[in-house]
Formats: sequence, structure tokens, C-alpha cells
Amino acid sequence: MTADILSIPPAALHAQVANRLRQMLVENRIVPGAKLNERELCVLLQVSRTPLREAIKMLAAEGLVELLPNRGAIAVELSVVDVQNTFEVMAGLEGLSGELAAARVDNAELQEIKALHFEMLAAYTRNDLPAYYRLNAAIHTAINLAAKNPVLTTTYRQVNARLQALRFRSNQDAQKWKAAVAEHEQMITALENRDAQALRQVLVAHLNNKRDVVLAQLRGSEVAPAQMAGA
Amino acid sequence: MTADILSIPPAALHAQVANRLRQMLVENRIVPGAKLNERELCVLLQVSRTPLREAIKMLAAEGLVELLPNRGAIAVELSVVDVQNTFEVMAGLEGLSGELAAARVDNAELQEIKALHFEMLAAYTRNDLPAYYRLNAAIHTAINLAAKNPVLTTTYRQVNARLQALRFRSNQDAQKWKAAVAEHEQMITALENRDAQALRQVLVAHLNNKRDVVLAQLRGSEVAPAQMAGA
DNA sequence: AGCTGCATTTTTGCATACAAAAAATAAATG
DNA sequence: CATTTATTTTTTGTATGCAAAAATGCAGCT
Repeated sequence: MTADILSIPPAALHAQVANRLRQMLVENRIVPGAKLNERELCVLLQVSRTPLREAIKMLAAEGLVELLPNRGAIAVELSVVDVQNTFEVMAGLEGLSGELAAARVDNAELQEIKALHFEMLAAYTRNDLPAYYRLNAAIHTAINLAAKNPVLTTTYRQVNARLQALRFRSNQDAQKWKAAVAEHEQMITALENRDAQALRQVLVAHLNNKRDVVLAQLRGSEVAPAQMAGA
Repeated sequence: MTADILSIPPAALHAQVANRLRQMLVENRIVPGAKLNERELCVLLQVSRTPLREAIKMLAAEGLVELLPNRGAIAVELSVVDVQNTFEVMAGLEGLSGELAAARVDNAELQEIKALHFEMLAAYTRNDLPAYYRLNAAIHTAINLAAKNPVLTTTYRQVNARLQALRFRSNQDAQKWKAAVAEHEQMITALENRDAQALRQVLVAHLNNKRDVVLAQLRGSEVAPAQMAGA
């Protein structure tokens, strides 16, 4: 009876398709530059072209795919400059998150973030990179949510999604990793002190460091093929 | 011969439709909360439902319309809290624009911004509100472009679009107007001095003031109908 | 062999057709 | 008379069909 009312209707096909494609893009299952062939994706996702095309249009608006006139869509391929620009915006959004979170975080949220932080330290100590990344992302998400601004959260997620594909394969060296953990310590301190400017600064610095790591790796993987020509 | 190569193919229908709908939403020709009836819009825009629906999906991803399952789309209706949150993000993006613009503006850009500023002063002196708004927007766009970060520009435009409908009808009192002009003077000074932090601060303050004006007006127009009940 | 021009196939973009859900209207019941 | 229920109409969501553009393959030529 009431179940009829409470039961949530299954998401529309175009939304489901958008979610699945988004995941595939973010996880690099569709590599940057690759064409999104409608026929293939229809078979893979078991839907007709109409909802598929609607989903692709949404991903285009989100900046995850690029539409080529009369030539369909391809997964966005970020140049080094694109990555720099995207990180620059992310740093701004992350800084704002921190500023607002410091002002608005409640005690329950703070305790949970601290708990996540300790879990992350455990993963770091065990050299468990996947767990570290997962907890790291959870902390940043929690700080963002503590800012209590859904518009910020949506914008943050959307811009961040474009970088996810890159971070997926980024593993930093021991020294940078240690520095990142130290920055996380500073975040907790700033958050406990409700020091908005301090939290902003450490988050911006943190993201700039991450940018450098990603760019270094990106440049490395670009140079690699050139070595063959030189050899 | 070469004209064939250089000639740009006309934008795809879905893109044209998205542009027209975006304009209608931003100019309040489709009022917040109004349903986007597919049949009506097909007749109005002279296209079939397929490209229309694709355009609507894009606008949904941009946050200009809301999709209701099995009930189509409506123009987003921002609550007071939504407006506050959106301005908060805009302030962050404006601040970042200013910071980067101060560091990267070249002389030609600076001169053009100054010229726009003087034109704006002329419009202010003549009490020409439409021209003032136009030039005001042009200055903020120019600062944003001087930041030389396309990702920032896109994000800024997208978030700003949601507020455009509100600003359209906002006219401030003489005192606040004067204060806004004074803030613009400070912007020019900060930009000339390449003082990133000063420009950030004045832009954030400027946007906060704009937010207050919009919110006051928004609350006013909400109270207005209630007066009838009290009378 | 490599390039060019043409025919074929594939793919995209748009329009239409059909099915299911929601809304509107009419009828029936208390 | 109000309220509910049944029926019709409208509207949305998805699938399919068709035309134009792009990609592919091939024959002919230099």
C-alpha cells in the first residue's frame, strides 16, 4: 500500500546510460580520444539509440565527451594545458570548500573526518595504495559536504570527474606521498580550529602538489614513445 | 574553392535548439517552474522532438532545467537558499578569476578593460541602467578572459547562467549603485597594480553585495503577495 | 608502389511511430 | 454536492526508419 508510494521508480534509461558511460569514462574503460560508436554501445548497454544519444549529450554538457559535428562523440582528451587549467579551477573550488567547511562543520562531521583520517594513516602505514586513495577521496568529499553548499558540491564533482581518469593511474613517490599525508594532518588541525584561511591554504597547496604529480607523470608517459625514436 | 574548406557547417539542430532555449531561460521568457512542453516547443522552434529532447538533456546537465521522471522538464526555480549557494560559488569563481587575471592580464587587455570601465561610468552618469548592466557584464567577462583559463570561463558561465534570470530584473538603489561603481574603481586599480589578492577581495565583496541586492529584491517580491492577505 | 577518383558501406542526425505513464475529463456512487 | 472511479486524451519515453554525411574499399592511373 504505502510501498507503492514509497517505491522509487527506476531511473529512466537515458539516466542509467549516462551513469554507466560516466563510470566507463572515469575509469578509463573508454580511453581518451576514443570514439563512442552508437551501434556498439547500443549492443553493449542493450538500449536503442535514442536514450543513448540523450545520455551522450548530457556527458558533453558535463565536459566528459566532445561532440564532433556529423562525426559523433569522443572521450575528451586533456592536453597538458587542459590539465593545468582544470586543476587550477579545482584548487579554487577545493579552497572554497575548505573555507566554508571550517565555518560550518559540526562536531559529528568533524569526528567522522578525523576517523577517516586515521583510517587513511593506517592505509598509508600499510602501503595500501587503493585503500589510501579511497579514504583520501572520502575525506575530500566529507570536507566538501561539510561546506553545506550543494551547488558547490555539484560543480566540484563535475570538474573533478574530468580529472578522475588521470588520477586513476597516478602513484606518487614515497617523498611526495609523505608530504601529502603531512598536509592532511594540517587539514585536520585547521578544521579543528575552525581556521577557514588555514584550511583554504593547505587545500590549495595540496591540490597544487597533486597537480604537479599528475603533470609529471603525464609528461613522462608522453616522452616515453619519443625515446623509441631516439634509440 | 577555399571557401568550401573555410565555410563552417551550420550548428547541429540540437545545438541550435539548446542555444535558443538557454536564451529563453536566461531572459525569463520561460519563467522558473514552467513546464517545457515538447509539443509546443517543437512547433515554436520548428524541429522534431529528437533534437529538442537532446537539447533539454544538455540544459539539465547545465543545471538550467530540472528533469522530472515521466513528467518532462521544468525551468529551475531557485529558492532563496539556492540563490545564496549559487552566489557563494560564483564569488569563489570570480575571486579566482581576479587572482589569475591580475597575474596574467596583458597591456592590451588592461587598456580595453579600462575603456569599458569609462564607458560604464558614462552610463552610470547618464543613469542609463541597460547600458550600465551591459558594460558591467562586459567588464566581468573581460576580467574572466584575462585569467586565460578556458575551464574557469566555462564553469563561470555555466553557474552564472542560473543567476542571469534573477539579475535581469534587479535594479538597485542609488546608494548601492554608487558603492558598486566605487568597487569597480578598486578593481581597475588592483588590476593595474597586478595585485592578485586585492582584486580577489574586491571581486568577492562586489559579488557579495550583488547577492544582497538580489536577495533583498527576491524576498521583497515574495512578501508582496502576502501584503494582500494582511490588507 | 602510391595516389586519385568513384562506388559501397557504415555512421550519424533527424523525423516519425508506438507504448506506457500521467493528466484531464466524464461518470458514478455515497 | 463532494468524492471517487472509469475513461479518454495528452504527454512523455523509447524504438525504429530514412536521408545525408563520413569512412571504407577498390579499380584505374601515373
